[in-house]
Order: sequence, then structure tokens, then C-alpha cells
Amino acid sequence: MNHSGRGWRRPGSYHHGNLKEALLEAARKLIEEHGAFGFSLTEAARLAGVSPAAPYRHFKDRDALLAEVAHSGFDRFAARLDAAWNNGLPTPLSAFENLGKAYLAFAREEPASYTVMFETGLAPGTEGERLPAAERSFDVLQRAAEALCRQLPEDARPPIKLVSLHFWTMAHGVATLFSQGGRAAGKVPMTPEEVLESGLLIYLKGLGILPDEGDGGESVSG
Amino acid sequence: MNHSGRGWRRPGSYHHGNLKEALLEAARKLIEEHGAFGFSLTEAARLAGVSPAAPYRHFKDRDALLAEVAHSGFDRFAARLDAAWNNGLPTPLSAFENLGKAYLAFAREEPASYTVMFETGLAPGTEGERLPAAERSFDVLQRAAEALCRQLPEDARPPIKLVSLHFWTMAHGVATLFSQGGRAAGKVPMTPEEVLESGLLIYLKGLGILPDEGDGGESVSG
DNA sequence: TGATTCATGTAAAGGGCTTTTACATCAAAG
DNA sequence: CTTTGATGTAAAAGCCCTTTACATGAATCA
Repeated sequence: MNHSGRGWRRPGSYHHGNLKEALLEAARKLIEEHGAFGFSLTEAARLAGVSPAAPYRHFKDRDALLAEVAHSGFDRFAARLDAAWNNGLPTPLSAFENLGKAYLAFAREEPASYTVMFETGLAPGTEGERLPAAERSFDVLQRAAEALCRQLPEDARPPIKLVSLHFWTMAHGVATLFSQGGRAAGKVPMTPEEVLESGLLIYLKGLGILPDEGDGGESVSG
Repeated sequence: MNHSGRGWRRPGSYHHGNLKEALLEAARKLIEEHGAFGFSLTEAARLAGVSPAAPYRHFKDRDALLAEVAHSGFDRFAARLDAAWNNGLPTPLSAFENLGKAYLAFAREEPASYTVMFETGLAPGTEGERLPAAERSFDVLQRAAEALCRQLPEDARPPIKLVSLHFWTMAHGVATLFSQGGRAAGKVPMTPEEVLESGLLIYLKGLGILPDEGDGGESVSG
């Protein structure tokens, strides 16, 4: 159990001790630095201090490693969104704001994971099998949409899946447009959080969930 | 001038005649089929019927070819958005709906271009220089936001750049979430166009640009 | 204790990709 | 007709992906 704990190899030992996690960590670091294109299995192995063939004891091939980056990313993503939503407490609206912030925080703190999860087309496994953690992530958005829409009279409620898709759309749009390189950065003197929150408040007003002249309106002008 | 016109080499001729465009076309086709990862310069050359070294007469390196895919993509993207917006005619709202449809139509018809434009981190040239065509694309959204916001009393208008960023955010989010493989497809029985339009109508209602009980409300429920 | 087994890592090799360099071809200009 | 410049080829170096045969060592079992 003499694991090095942060992905580095025990010096003077034939076996690494924690290679799988070390490779995932190296992959995330390399993707952050050189983009999703500039990732090489050999270089990840070099970072972990092993030969180019060693990764094949833990991953079928290069794509399998990236798929695992996506998979484990979705695990943390779902957990984080779920914790932020916190069952809609203390109020659905404040929980919803926390949810949006958590979404963007994950995209900023794990840009490599987020990229591989959403932008590479590798996430759904080698053969279109769904990722349960990805479903769980979407479910959090859906529960939030449901709780918010419950504030509307029953006959005025739009389809929950549609509303949650709108949420996802906005969060994902802000996350990617502001991500590294920031095609949107510099276009507006606001943080991604402010852009997302203002957009969501306007949207909720449009749904009739927020009053026309709430604090939402002021935070929009500010 | 015996160009083959669609990227294929003249048979029995040493020179290709239209290699640069043929390579761009091959790149888009390969990216569509195998994802942005599975693109190889050698295979593009093979598709065009030339040797692996030939592309270097037209592009500095592999990334330069991809950057050109992004660049030419933004050119067509901006032109298409501009034509759809049509100076806000006949009405800002109908022109705006056309704009949204044109955005999604481009993303669907040129998925490879769209991917390289927004998802690879290669678009802004090798060295952070801005793409004028990318600016022009955003400008169309901004002009639309301005025209729509002009319908509000002056002291109730949110910042134009923020609104156009919200537009971009929603359009980009829908475009990518529904793109190939369709992580969002199957979650909701609607087309991307319906998801985007309904989201934008709700948003515009939230801004006060649309009445609370317009045809927008009905199209949301439907 | 000592041999065996199994997971894990290495070395070497084949094949593909990227890129450079020297050379080949051909159309157009002089 | 010759020259020239643009465009394409061949060959080679270097890197990466992946497989195969072999090496190491920790845990198991007699």
C-alpha cells in the first residue's frame, strides 16, 4: 500500500502502484495544457514514469482512457450538481442559483474533463452505451426544473424535459463559450456566472416563475 | 483551368489543379465521419489523390489546415446569419426566428466546420489573432439583440452585449447538445429548432419584449 | 520456507502519421 | 525554346499507437 498518492511512481520500484489513476491525472493535465488534440498516450505514460506499453495493462486503448476521463468526470459532475441543488433547499430559487454556479465551477476547475465529456464524441463508450453518471447529471437539472415549475399553476406548466433542456443549453453554452481561450471573454465585462445567472433569471421571468419586477430585474441591469 | 470542381484530381495529370479546396473538403468529410480526433492529414491527402507531402504546399502544417476549415466556416456562417437576419425584415421577431434557424441549420449541415470553429481551440489562428468573420457572426446576433431591445422603453433595456451573449449561449448550447451522437437527442421528442425557438420565446417574454400571453406561450406548450 | 501464480511493467517491433529535404513536372513568361 | 516558379513526389527521421514475448515481484499455496 505504499502508494504515492498523487500519481508519481515510487522510486526504485518495478511496479508503479497507482498507475491507472496516475494516467488519468496525466491525461487531464495534458489536455488542459495542449487541448484535447494534443494528448498522447505515450506522453501520459512518460508523465507517470512508465513505458509506453504500460497503459495497456489498465486501458484497452487510447480512446478507452479518454472515455474513462469522461466517465469519472461525469461521476464528480453529477455528485457536485446534486450537492449544489441540495434537494431544492433552502429555497428552490437559491438552490437553483447554486446549481448554476456549481455547473460553471466544474467546467472551470476541470476543463479537460468537461471537454472530453461534451466535446469529443467519445463519452458514450466505444459503442453507444449510455453513461449512468451522465444521466444522473441531467436528472439533477430535471429535478430543479420540476421544483421550479411546481410554482406555476398546473395548466400553465411547460414540459419539464423541455425546461431542463433549456437550463442545460444555457449552462453548457456559457461554459463552452467562456472556456479556455474564451471566445466570449472580452466581449462583455462579466463573469460566466453573471451571464448565466442573468440569463436564467430572465428565462424564469418569462416562465412566470419570477415576478416581473423582482431582484432579478435589478441584477440584470447591473 | 481544367479543374475537377469538386476536389477530385484530373486523371493522368501531375498537378492536381484544385488541391487546397480538395483538402479542405476532405478534412470536413473525415471530421464528420471520424470526429475531430480522427482526422489525419495523410488520409485527407489520400482522399484528394496526392502524396502525404503535397498538403504542405498549401498549408504550413496540420493545424493550419484545421484553422482554415474554421476560418472558411466562419465566413459562410457569418454570411448565412446575416442573410437570415435580413436587417430585421419583415419584422424583428420573424427575422430573429430565421436567424435562430439559420444558426442551427449551419451547425447541422456543416458539423465538421462547426466543431472546428467552436470546439477545438484552434480557430483563433496559431497565435491568438482574432478572426474577422467570427466577429461578424457575433455582430449579427448583436444587431438582432439591439433591434429587439429597441422595443423596450429606454430605461428598461438590458446591456445589448449581454442579451446577444444570451442568444449565442442558447443557440450554441442547442447546437452542440444536439450535434452528432446527440447527447440530448432522445431526451425530448423535439427538434433542436423547437427547443431553441421555445427557449428564446420564453427569454424574450422575460425581457418584456413579448406579451405574457402571446402565440409564444402556445408554441411553448405544444 | 520455497515454488507457483497472476497482475503489472519492459523491450522490441510493425505500421501509421507529421514534417522536412531534395528532386520531378509542368504551365506560363520571356 | 529556355527559364522560372508553383506544385507534386519520394525518401527519411522522429513520434505515436499497439501488439507480443519476456521480466518482476507480491501474494498464495504446498
